[in-house]
Amino acid sequence: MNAPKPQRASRRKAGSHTIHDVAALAGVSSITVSRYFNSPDKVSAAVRERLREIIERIGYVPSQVAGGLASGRGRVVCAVMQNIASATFADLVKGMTDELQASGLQLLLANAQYSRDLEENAIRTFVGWHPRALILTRDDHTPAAEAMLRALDIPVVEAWGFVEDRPFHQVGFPHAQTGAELARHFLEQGARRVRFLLPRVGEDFRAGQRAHGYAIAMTAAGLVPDVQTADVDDDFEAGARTIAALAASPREARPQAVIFANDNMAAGAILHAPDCGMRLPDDCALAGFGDAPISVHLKPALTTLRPARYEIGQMAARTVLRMLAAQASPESAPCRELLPCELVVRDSSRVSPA
Amino acid sequence: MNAPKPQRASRRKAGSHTIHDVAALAGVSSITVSRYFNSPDKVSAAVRERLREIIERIGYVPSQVAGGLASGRGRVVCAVMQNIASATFADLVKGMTDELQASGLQLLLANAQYSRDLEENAIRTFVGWHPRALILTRDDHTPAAEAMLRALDIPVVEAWGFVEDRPFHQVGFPHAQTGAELARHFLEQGARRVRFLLPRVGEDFRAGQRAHGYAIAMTAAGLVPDVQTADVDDDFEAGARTIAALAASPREARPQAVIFANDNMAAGAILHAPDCGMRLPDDCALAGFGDAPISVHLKPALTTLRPARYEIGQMAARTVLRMLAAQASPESAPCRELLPCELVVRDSSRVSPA
DNA sequence: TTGTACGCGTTATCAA
DNA sequence: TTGATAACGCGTACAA
Repeated sequence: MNAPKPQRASRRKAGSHTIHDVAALAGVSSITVSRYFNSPDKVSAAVRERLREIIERIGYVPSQVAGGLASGRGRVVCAVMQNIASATFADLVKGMTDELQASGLQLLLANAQYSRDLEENAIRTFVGWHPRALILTRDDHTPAAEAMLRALDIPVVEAWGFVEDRPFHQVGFPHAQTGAELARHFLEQGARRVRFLLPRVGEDFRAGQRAHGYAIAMTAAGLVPDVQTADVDDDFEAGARTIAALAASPREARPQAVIFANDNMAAGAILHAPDCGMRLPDDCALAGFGDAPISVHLKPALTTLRPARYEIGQMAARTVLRMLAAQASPESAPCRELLPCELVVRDSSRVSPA
Repeated sequence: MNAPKPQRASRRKAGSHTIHDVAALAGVSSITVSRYFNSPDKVSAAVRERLREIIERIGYVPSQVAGGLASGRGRVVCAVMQNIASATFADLVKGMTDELQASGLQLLLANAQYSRDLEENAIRTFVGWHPRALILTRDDHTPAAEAMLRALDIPVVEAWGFVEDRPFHQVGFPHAQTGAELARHFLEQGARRVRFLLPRVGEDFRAGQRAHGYAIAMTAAGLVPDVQTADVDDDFEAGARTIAALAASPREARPQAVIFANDNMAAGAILHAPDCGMRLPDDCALAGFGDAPISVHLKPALTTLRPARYEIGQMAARTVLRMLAAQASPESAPCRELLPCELVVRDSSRVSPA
C-alpha cells in the first residue's frame, strides 16, 4: 500500500565514480572504503588488497569537496600575496607549496597587488572556502579584514614582515631594521652623506619601511636623512639616471654612498656608471636589497641584503602545520619566527676616504 | 507516542553561519537565500533588501564547499606549473589569476618541477577537486596522466608550448621554431660558426627544443650544429666561463655567434667579457632567450626572444572561460591560440665581417 | 573489524 | 515569487 514516491532524477555525473561504486564492487559498505583512505590500519589486509585493486582499476579518486563538507575540515590553506609575479612572492609561494604538499594540503592563492582593499576582498572570498589556515603578507589590514580574521578561529600567519603586538603568528624579519643596518654599514666606514633612493612606484610599502629605518639610523648618528624618490617607473632606468646625476655634481656635494631600495635600481646604476665616467665604488659606494641572482656578477659586485624568501614561505607553512597538529587554541600566544635577512658585503659598498 | 529518536549531536561549527541562519533571521526559507546569491532577479526587491542587511550584519559568506558539492560544479580551475618560482611561470600564474578572478573562479596550483611523474601526481590530486577545467604546461604526459585527462570530460589547456595533433587546447608558441629564428638571424648576417649553449641543469626541456630548432636551421644551411652544454649549474657563471673560453681560443676557431639558452647565461657572458678582453659584439655576437628586464640595460644590450608570458596565462584562462560558457562538447575541435614570441634585436647580436 | 544512520551546507526539482 | 523535499559524496557517532 505504499504510495509510490515520486522518483527524483539522480544528479550524479556520468563517468565519475563514488565511494559507493567502489564499495559495491568490493562487496563491502562504503564506510569501509572511507576507512581505506583515512585509517587503512582499521581495514583488514584482505579487504584492503581487494579495494586497492578495484580503486586502481576504475581510477577512483575521493572527492575533496564531499570529504571537506562532511568532515568540516577541508584540506585547504589560503594565502594572499602582494605581487604573485615578483621573485619575492614567487619564492614565498614555492616555500609554502613545497611544505604543504607533503601534508596533502592545497594552497589557494590570491593576489592583492599591495592593495589593502584587494586583500580584504581576497580574505572574504577565502572565508567561503573554510580553509584550515590563512597566510597573509602584510599586517596592516582594513578594519573589516581585521575583524574577519579575529572571528575566524583558525591559525592566521602574517609572513614576510615581523612586528610586535599582533594577535597573529609572525614569520619574517623587521624591514625597518634592515634599512638601519645598511645605513650603519656606511656610517661605520666614515660616510656622512648617505642617500636612500625609493622607486617611483610606491606600492611596495616595505621599501618605505626600510627607508624609515635608514632615516632613524641617520638621525641617531646626528646626520640628516636624505630620502629621494626616483622619477621614472623602470627600476634599472631610475638607477641609471641616479648615477648620471651624481656624475654631474661636484664630488664634495654628492653623497658618498647610495642605498637603493632594490637590486634592480642598483644594477641600473652599476651598469650605467662607465658611460658617465663614474668609477665604482671609488666615486660612490652602493648597496641594494634582495640579493638578486645577478648582484654577485655585477662589476663591482653588489652589496645587498639577502632575505630568506623561500625559508619564510616554508616556515609560514610549517607554523600552520604545527598549529593544526597542536590543536592549539587561538587564545595561546602567537608564534614568532624571526628569519634571517643577511647583509651580504661585496665590493660595491666600500667607502673611499674623503 | 513518538519513540524519542536518539538525539544526534550537531556537528556544526560554532561561529560560522549557514544559509539557514540567514533564512531564519529574515523569515524566509533557505532556498530564497540561495537565490539571493545565484539569481537575485528571482527574489523580490523587499526580501532582497532584508537579506542584504542581515548578511552584511552577521558577515555571512556562502560555503564554496557545500555549494560545489550540491551543484556538481565547483568554482575551481587547476593548473600544473613546472617551476612556480621562475619568472616564466610566475608571469603565467599572474595572467591566469587576473583573468579568472573576475569570474569568481579559484585557481589551484601545483608545482611539477619539470617532472612528468610529479605532473601525474598533481593531476591525480586535482581530479579529487572536481575542477571545472585543467591547465597544463607541457604536452608529453605519462600514459596514466594522458588517460586521466582524456577521461575527464572538462576543458584541458596545454599552455606555453604549441604543438600539432593534440586533443587538448593549445595556447603558446612553438619553441623549436624560435630556436631556428635565432639561428637564421645570425646566418643571414653571414655567420657560419654559430653555437648553441644549453644550461647544465637540463630540466627545462623547452631549451632543448629551441636547441633542436637551431640544429635544424643550421643543417638546412649546410652547416654543422654546435650544441654545447654548460659545465656549471649557475647560469651567470656558465656564461662567464663560456666567454672566457672563447677569449682563450684563436679568432678563426671560435664561433662568430653564440645563442644562449636563456638571458641569464648571456648576461653572465656580457658582464664578464671586459675581464677577458673580449669586445662585444665585435669579438663575438650573442643572443639569449626570455627578455629578462636587465637584458636591455646590458652593454651591449642583449638581443633576445620575448615570449608573451603574461598573455599566455591570460589567454589560457580565457580559453577556459570560453569553453565553459559555450558548454562546448569535448568532441569539438580544440582551440589553437598562437601567441607571439618576438625577436628583439639589440646590439649584442651584430655579426662582424669575417 | 565492519556496518547503520544521519548530518555537513548547499542546490535541483517540483509544486504552489 | 516562494517553498518543501531530496540529493550531492563523504565522514562521524554509535552499534554490532
